[in-house]
Amino acid sequence: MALPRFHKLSAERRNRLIAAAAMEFAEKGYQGAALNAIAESAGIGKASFYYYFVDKADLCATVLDEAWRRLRLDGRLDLSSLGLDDFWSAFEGATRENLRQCADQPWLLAAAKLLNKIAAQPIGTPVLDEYREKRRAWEHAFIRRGQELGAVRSDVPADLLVEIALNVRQASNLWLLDRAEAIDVSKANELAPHVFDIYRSVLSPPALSLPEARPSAAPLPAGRPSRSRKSRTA
Amino acid sequence: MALPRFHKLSAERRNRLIAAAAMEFAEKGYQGAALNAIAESAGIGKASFYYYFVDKADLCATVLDEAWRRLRLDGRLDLSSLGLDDFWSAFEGATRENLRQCADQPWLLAAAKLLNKIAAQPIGTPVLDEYREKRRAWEHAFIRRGQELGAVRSDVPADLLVEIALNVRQASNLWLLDRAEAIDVSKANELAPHVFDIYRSVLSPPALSLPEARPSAAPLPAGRPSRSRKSRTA
Amino acid sequence: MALPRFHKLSAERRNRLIAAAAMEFAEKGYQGAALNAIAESAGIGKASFYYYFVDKADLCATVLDEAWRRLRLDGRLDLSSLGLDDFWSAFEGATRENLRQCADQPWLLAAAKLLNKIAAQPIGTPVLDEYREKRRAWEHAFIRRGQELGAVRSDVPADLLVEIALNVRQASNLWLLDRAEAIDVSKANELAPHVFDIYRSVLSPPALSLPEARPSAAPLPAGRPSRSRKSRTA
Amino acid sequence: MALPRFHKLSAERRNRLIAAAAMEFAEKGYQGAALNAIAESAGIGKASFYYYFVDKADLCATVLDEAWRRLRLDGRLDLSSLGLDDFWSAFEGATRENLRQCADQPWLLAAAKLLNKIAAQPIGTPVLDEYREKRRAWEHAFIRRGQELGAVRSDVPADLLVEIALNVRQASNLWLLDRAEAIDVSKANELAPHVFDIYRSVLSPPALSLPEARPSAAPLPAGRPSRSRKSRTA
DNA sequence: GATGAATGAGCGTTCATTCAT
DNA sequence: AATGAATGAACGCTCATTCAT
Repeated sequence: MALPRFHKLSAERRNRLIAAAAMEFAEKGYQGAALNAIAESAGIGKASFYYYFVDKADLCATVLDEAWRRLRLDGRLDLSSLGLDDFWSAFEGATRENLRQCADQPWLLAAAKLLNKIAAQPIGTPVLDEYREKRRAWEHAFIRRGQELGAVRSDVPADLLVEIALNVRQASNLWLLDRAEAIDVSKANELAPHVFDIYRSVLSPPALSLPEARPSAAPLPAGRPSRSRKSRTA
Repeated sequence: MALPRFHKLSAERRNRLIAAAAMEFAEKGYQGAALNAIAESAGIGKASFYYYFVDKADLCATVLDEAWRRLRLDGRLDLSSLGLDDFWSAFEGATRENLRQCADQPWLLAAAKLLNKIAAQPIGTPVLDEYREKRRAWEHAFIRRGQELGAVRSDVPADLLVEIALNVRQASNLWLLDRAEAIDVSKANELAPHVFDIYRSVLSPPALSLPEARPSAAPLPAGRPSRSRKSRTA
Repeated sequence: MALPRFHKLSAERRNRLIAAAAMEFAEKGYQGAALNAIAESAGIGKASFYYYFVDKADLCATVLDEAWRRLRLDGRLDLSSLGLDDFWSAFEGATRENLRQCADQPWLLAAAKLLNKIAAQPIGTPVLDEYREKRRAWEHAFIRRGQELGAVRSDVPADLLVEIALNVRQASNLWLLDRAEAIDVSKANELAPHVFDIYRSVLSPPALSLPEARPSAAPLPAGRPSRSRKSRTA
Repeated sequence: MALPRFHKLSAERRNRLIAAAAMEFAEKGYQGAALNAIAESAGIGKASFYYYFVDKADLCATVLDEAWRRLRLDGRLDLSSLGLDDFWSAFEGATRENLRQCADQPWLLAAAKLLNKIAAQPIGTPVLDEYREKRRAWEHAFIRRGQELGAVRSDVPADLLVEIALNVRQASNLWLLDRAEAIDVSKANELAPHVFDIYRSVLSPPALSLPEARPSAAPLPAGRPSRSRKSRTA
């Protein structure tokens, strides 16, 4: 949200502020983050927050909004125009683009982390839970579309896939980004396709429809042996 | 850790305390949890914490320790005796057992959540980060063993798989447990194999070894067609 | 209200606290009073308020409650048993008693001021406005009773009389008490009857019923003529 | 006081400012009033206060000054030319005139309230306490004159009468004005004489000079016996 | 052995005030 | 001439921690 004044700030100052906030919120969580710390690391007075934002939640929401706009999943990927053939590659393309951005702008990485953190669990503050819903809604739409196309498994509720997908993306993206600093970039690029493959593995349909899911006692039939065969021939 | 005094407590009192702490920490996070609230819901005086524990972190560590011992993955699963045939089924068995326990003891569910939450991100308090390491080390060992047996993909660093595995387990277990209350148990049992299958999908080797990972420009070869065949025959 | 803990405090400490609060609230008003200042002058830590009271309003309400109980108008004066003959003298007796108390306990004077200040204008905090209502209700009942007995004028709404009565009492009592310190006590005692007379004058029925109150243009027809005449001749 | 710049302002702007300030100060008290709120409702920038006024106190003083000049008691009523016959009617005339003005200009009503509020109790800021003195000095002069003419009781110190008079005026005027909105004007006009009568009652000499004020123990000797007797027989 | 009492440090928030323009 | 921008100081309040008993 942010008061109109905020948008009149010099880019430099505005960015320092958003960056500091994104970092602190991502690291400590919404409740744990201290305006004091943000103010200090942004080089502004603590009271100035209230010149630019309504309150702590509004500051956080502004960071989330910035993240949402920069990563703008909905802009990058037109779900309705996707086919089975390009479903995964389109996804990969969009993700790559975002990873690239995050690699350049540490604050955006933090903001993206924050967005996922917020999506993981409600805060209780309406303006923040709104972003939670937004994030989850997007993932949900993506998965529904995948299911329509047959690119995503339908044997479990979409809900569950959303939950898992959010977590896997978060985990793999963070891992990739954290390593991108440590190892050289070409190595990271080499790994990227494998990472995407993992994400796809989670969501892709199982080879065989699993047996009629007999009550819990019986162990699962040994590990996916026939799975891929069938799914291939199908 | 907990001061020696704590272990001389009556089982009932000790359990009430651990349970209350587990719940609060899991729900609000380490920083967000209020000793006040724990004391109240445990029915003890707030100052008593400092009779039994060194400080807040020590209380939290004690909860983690309890979770660790109850879920004792290392006890339940002897990695070194596992073969390719029973790798996944043993895993499923161990997980089922833990899910069962969590379903019966809400505090244990909370403690397990807490353990994963802590594993996800360092707190900065040495005694807590210790448990983070412990949890990750176990997952790491499990994955290494799977890779040795060929049950787990080796095309990406184990590190990454650890990261992802932790998240997927957390997400899927929570989802299952949360639903187990809402939907009837038989439905949950029916879904369980599918959920395990997802976890296995993440870790299982890809059908074809992905190409030698040429730099990022090239799109990934279309979605996992032959994947499972290979992994089966292997 | 005050948490139960407060009543277990040593009398000395409890009194210091109430006294400090009464003084600050009376002097600066509810909003203007600073817990900081009260804490300092009571010689306790600022945070201790929240060990004894729910919040600032609760502290203030506790002061009001103490004042209400000490001055306990309702206890001192049984309105229903009053007759025309003893209406004013009973009132005077009760007031004298309260003045005596206030003269001995400066904090009670402050608390009484506070009670009247609160009665003068709503604060918006339910727990405080309750005392406002209580105070006004008492004055209202007193005046209604006086009207029933013919001791109080009925030519204007009781509402107005309540408003005025509250102010006159406040003003005259404060004046008396403030002077009681400066001038010697015997002088104050000498003045007291005159002061009561004023209060009675305000409320007593006019000598002659005022004319049928012709619309505003006409100047008042020398209301209560016999009165001033007398005073002139005297 | 106000810096010279203030008087060069357009009347419209100046009035809006004074009105907004009067309203806020009267409603919330000096300390409770927020410059922010005044600026907003006056439609000026907050910093502009410091262009026109020295500080918050100076703004408030300027409002008081305006009230003083508009209600200009000293202008309206030439005390020295008053006789016993026209003392009260002149007072009533002046008051009526002021009530009329206040009824038309809500800000003036607010400013008048503020003036009385300030008079009731020192603020600690010299420039404001000055107006307190001014207001009290006027009331004092009015009462002294009344006493000289025999229109005002002399059995108690003028000080006390000042105190009471200020409060009664405030209470009755506010009551009248507040009702003037709610009830129809003709009703308010009908009540006005009665209200004036009350004010006069407070100040008028008692019917009989009270006995030589024997020390406090003895109950008052049914002061002003002829009065209540009358009212009883009537 | 266990805790009621008490608090210092730090939180989010407000507000009168300054200053560059 | 007038104000948008910015803030230090102080607010009410919370909480992990200490200590006497």
